[in-house]
Amino acid sequence: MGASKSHIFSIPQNELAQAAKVLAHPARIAILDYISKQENCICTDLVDVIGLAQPTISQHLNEIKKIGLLKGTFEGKNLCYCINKEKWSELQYFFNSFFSNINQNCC
Amino acid sequence: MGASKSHIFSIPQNELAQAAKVLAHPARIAILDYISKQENCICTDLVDVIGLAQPTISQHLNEIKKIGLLKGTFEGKNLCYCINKEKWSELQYFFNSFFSNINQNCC
DNA sequence: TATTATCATCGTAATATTGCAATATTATAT
DNA sequence: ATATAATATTGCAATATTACGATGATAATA
Repeated sequence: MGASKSHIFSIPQNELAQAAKVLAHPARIAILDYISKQENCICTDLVDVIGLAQPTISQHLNEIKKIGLLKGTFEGKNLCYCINKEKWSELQYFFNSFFSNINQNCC
Repeated sequence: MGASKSHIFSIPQNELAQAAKVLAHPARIAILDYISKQENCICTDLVDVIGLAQPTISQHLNEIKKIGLLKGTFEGKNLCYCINKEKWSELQYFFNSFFSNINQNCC
């Protein structure tokens, strides 16, 4: 095997796992850290900031885009994008709900 | 290649990514969901609850243990463990801080 | 139109993850 | 001590991820 048996889990469980997967790489954390601290849109390349090759950055950006965490224009020269605040807040709430859901009294 | 270039990122970035990686699989979310909703320690096997083979569950539990998210006894017959609340809260705070750190006004 | 700059895609190699059968280990009960 | 039940470990196959060189596409500028 090797492929996740996602069909045996609930939709929220899969969604949270999917979101966590995007955060499960330091390069993507670094990218999000950087973008979220900017005052304006990113219109320069992240390659110098992060320190990975351009195709690698492009791949990571794609993972982040896929869950809707970025908005802006993505084609051609001079990208211009920033954090999608709605999705960002949604994820914040999602993770927070997961961690808040605890009901233990032992050990 | 294929290995993460973790050395080029900061310690907090690597730590958050590491934590996210544990949450980046629906089986582990399901396991944590289940354990965190129990009143007491888990002393039965999760195999029936989750629906994966016993070695697979054991592997996933190990990933969760490795970042200190479980406490209790882990050897031999009749495991007895539960969520490590301190670590749980630490992660909650860690993720929340990451998401709170946003400073954007565009797009 | 040709050049340049910037980002995307393709192809591929290295490594990691997922899942399970088989087997080993551990603890308890008989 | 032996049997039983529960979890861990090993080994392996399938798949996914990470990374980058080479190449392609796009848009602004000379």
